[in-house]
Amino acid sequence: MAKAAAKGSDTSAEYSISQLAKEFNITTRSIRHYEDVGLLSPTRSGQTRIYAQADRTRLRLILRGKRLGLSLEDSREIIDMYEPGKTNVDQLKKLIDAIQLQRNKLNQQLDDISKLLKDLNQAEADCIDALKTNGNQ
Amino acid sequence: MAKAAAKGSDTSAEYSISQLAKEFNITTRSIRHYEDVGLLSPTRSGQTRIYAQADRTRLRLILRGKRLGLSLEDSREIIDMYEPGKTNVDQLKKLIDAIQLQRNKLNQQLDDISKLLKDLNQAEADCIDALKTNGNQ
DNA sequence: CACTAAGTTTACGTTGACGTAAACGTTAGA
DNA sequence: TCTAACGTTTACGTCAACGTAAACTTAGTG
Repeated sequence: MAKAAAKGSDTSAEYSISQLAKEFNITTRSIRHYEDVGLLSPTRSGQTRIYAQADRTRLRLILRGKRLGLSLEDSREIIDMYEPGKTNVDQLKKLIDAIQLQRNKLNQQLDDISKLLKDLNQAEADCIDALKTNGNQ
Repeated sequence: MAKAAAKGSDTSAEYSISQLAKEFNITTRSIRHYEDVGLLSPTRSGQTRIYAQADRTRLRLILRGKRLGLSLEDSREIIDMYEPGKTNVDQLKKLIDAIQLQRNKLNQQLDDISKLLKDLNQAEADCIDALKTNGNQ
């Protein structure tokens, strides 16, 4: 009854490492690795790691980054953009530049994807065509 | 005058390895590596590699794939989709399935990118806000 | 002809992102 | 009580995608 982990959309929910692993379909090893490289820093209950909503969110962002082909280091930089503890004006300006850089990369990716999709459509059309021809023989 | 490499959009143009390296801003080592793993197979003049337009195109596709986070193996599969020497009906159907799979992945990426762009916009707005606040102090 | 620039092969080294095993502690239930 | 399920650390292994160095062969030039 004195269960720490709440259910639903409680912002104070807590998660074990294997819960997160199951939810995101990755290994616990990966999660610990993300911690090793500074992407996660869960609290502890004794030795045991305890993950909060914020950690879960960061994990989602990490995996999104992976799908986009980002390195963990890249993801770390981007995620850091979300919580700029940067009081310094210079740092803020640098951050804005970095954001613009990322935007450029993403736009390049959008372009790449649209071209690839076009190519795939063409390839598929060729296939279907070949199927028809073959089918009639 | 008896130059083999033509200029302009001649489809019979030829390229040296270092020409391609410069053009795509990669190392010759990478180009040779792509050959090692079966992504390129230039003709030879003696020992020296000679690249044709087709090789150049494949290289462009490889690099596009890299920008999208694909492995060289993934790229090889996709590039192979473009020239289906597959007379077999079964293979054609498999190919269409593979194309659909790729399309799904790309759509996932599109979704990821749009979310990331949104996040970046928000982050930038926060930055600009912080700048204003800081600037007035 | 010596020298430089570009090409070649062979092969070991490196980096990122984990996999995999070993050896161990804690807790809930039959 | 014991064992099964989860957690932990430490540490070596692996795979992809090259980097880097060595040792060598042409091809053109002052």
